[in-house]
Amino acid sequence: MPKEGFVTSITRQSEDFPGWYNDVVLKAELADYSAVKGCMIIRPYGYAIWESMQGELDRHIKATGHSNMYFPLFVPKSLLDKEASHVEGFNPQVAWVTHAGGKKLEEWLAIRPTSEAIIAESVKDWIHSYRDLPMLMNIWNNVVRWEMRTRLFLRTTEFLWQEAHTFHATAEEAADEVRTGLDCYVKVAQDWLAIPVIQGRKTEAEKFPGADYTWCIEAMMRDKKALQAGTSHNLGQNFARAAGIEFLDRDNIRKHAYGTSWGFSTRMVGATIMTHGDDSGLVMPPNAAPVQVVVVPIFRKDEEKAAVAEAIDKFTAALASTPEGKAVRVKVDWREESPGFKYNHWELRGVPFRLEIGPRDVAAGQGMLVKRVDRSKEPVPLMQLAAEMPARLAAYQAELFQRALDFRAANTHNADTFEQLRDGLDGEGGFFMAPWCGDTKCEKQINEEIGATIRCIPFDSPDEKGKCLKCGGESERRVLFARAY
RNA sequence: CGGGGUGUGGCCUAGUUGGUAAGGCGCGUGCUUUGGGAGCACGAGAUCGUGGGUUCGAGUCCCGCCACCCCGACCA
Repeated sequence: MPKEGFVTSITRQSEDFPGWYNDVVLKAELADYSAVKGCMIIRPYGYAIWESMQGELDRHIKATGHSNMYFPLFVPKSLLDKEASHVEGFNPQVAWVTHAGGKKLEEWLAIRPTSEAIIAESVKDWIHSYRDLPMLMNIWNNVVRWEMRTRLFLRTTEFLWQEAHTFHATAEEAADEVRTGLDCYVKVAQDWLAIPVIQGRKTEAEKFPGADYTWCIEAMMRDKKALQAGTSHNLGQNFARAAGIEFLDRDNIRKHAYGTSWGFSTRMVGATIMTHGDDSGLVMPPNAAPVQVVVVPIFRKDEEKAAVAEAIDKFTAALASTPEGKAVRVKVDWREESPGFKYNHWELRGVPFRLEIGPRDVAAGQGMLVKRVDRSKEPVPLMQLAAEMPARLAAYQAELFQRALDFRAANTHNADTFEQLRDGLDGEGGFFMAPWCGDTKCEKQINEEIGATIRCIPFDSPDEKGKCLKCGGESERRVLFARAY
């Protein structure tokens, strides 16, 4: 029997979820703390996961007509100050450069907390005519938002993300664009990361500072808390007015352009961990898994090693003989460690399938296939497996999504009274669909009293007359309450 | 910003009434091993978070500071 190894040194989810999360991030070598408070180092395996979702999102962004470009890290104070609600919303979180070149700066420079302000200032010189619109831009960069309390991937002072910024001739086009952005996020979250999301609109209190309205996707983590997984904002003409972005329309009238912006960050690495992971570590969705199949050779003597190597070579060659098979990310672990060590090593990293091949398997022309998500073991003839691998990965991906969907469904409830909401959150937890009058005062009171926020007003929430949890006023439909990250 | 906690090789920890730092993991080398975190041997690795104070002598006692973690508050 194995002694207590470091698998058991991962805090159990049921004991302490944040502790579990931290253990997994650090021990799976996704990230580490750095010399800078609140800032993290993303290590190769964590960065590979980010690159996977980044690549997929980038494909969607380009497919919908957006071009990548780059804007400066610094935003002059005067520019940030132009849009009133924007500056008010972000000021507490902005880091400023006040000195440079050994001198005090005449004008402070903000380290961008987001780029609306500097982009608006820049594009006003590029937009003159309705023919210049729409202008569809996307930027992959880092931003800095000073945080009191940080958590690896979920909330760090500096983080990586994508921010799309678009300008349009009409309000309708801008509204369509908000949908386009959100659709990109829904696809990446659900189809790539197997994270089911609820789409909806943020309340006035929760919307982006400077936006007319904000749409979002919200996901449920395995501790039943909510995580905002992406936001898409309709900026209306707010920034265009502040920066003076005007164009001559086809009716020969000067108009302010309509703007949108939408963002998706490294927080989604954390979402992936907390949606699928278990007490042995990560459980990666195959699409986003840096390694999809790990082969663990087992042998004692040199002859056995040679025979096992030959079988593995045949398997990988057979796999690579079709385009779909060639695309499978296989890793053969020849390190001089014991098989048991490797099992745990790759389970911690969430590799979907492990293929054990030892002398007994070679004799039978098979391999022992182990599924990470449920640890089920199945002997499979190697040539058959090579042919089936792409389909098995696809099935695994679908299974993870369904599992997450079932989990969310099992933990989503209606609450009709304040007491039901409170007791539900304090008890089993989860998502609660509850009537709300639409008043920010009620929303804030509920937040102060029980720590729950309105995550969104879901698009698929049906019309249903009710009485607001807090004030008893008229409610048109239920909204999503939860405790959130 | 409030409350709590922790700082000792890379990691986890021990360190007695104050006496000159110990163990485990990991790391390196060698041999034996390999179907769920292998064993033995040898070896490298620490100005004990930091600054002061008390003392013949401080990891240990006193004061200040810093950092990090947890829980709140706040937060895209």
